[in-house]
Amino acid sequence: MPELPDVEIYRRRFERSTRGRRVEGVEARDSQVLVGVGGRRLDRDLRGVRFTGTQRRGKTLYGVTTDGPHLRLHFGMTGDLVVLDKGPCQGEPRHTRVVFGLSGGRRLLFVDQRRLGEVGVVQDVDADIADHDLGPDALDLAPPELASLLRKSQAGLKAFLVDQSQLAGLGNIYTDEILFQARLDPRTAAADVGDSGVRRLHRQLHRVVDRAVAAEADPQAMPRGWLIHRRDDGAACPRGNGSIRSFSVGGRRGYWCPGCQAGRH
DNA sequence: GGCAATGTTAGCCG
DNA sequence: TCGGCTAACATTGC
Repeated sequence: MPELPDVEIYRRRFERSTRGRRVEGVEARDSQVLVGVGGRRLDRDLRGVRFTGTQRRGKTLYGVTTDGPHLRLHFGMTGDLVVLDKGPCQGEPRHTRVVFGLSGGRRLLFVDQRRLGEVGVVQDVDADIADHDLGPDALDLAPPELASLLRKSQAGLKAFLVDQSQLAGLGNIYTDEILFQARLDPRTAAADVGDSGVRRLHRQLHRVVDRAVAAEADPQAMPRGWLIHRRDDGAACPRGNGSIRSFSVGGRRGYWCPGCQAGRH
């Protein structure tokens, strides 16, 4: 779930659900996901505050307060943000790790099956972004900046796109989709992507992310022609251009269509 | 039981 | 120094 589109959905959900409400208390059910704070301090730091907005950099979400500390959320592999209003049938889902109690009986839940997510508090959002060495948000990159980052890199294209210090937000699944839509070979060197390749990459990055957000990051609601429905070795290419193959990058499995993408840059 | 799964990061090697 | 690879983190489901 949590790549840039998912986190953007969470960001909007966070903003909508906290607007006009105060934090009445924070309950850490599982201190494993807490980073740099204990449960007591998390509660003490946030009790009584109103969030004035949100900020997202790549896959990291911040709940911003007037004078800090600000809430920092990272969703790992299985993190989710759930809003529960008071009323019947409002039981907490399994794997609820942290509960933010809001005024009016609303609860905001950090749910994370695998517990690789992180909940913490930071004094300064920009300093935190620097600490984590996050590059510009993937959606904030104009084509010339993208071109310049690509040219400076010595990495392969797929490795470049998932590197959060180059551009923040893309992960395994959406980089595969963007490369497929842009008809770029994931094996080419980032620096070898030509002008037309950069333009296609930029356009498809935005198109894929925008449509994924519009689909509420639910793959079922994404276009039929997308690779996301064919992440299987030997699956048929959605364009009828042969079969999908997998490859390995940085310990994960990537998928591509040699018929559409091989040799293209 | 084995394996893989949307992320991050430390350690190793070339 | 950089990039690529592996393992580890923790949990679940096929």
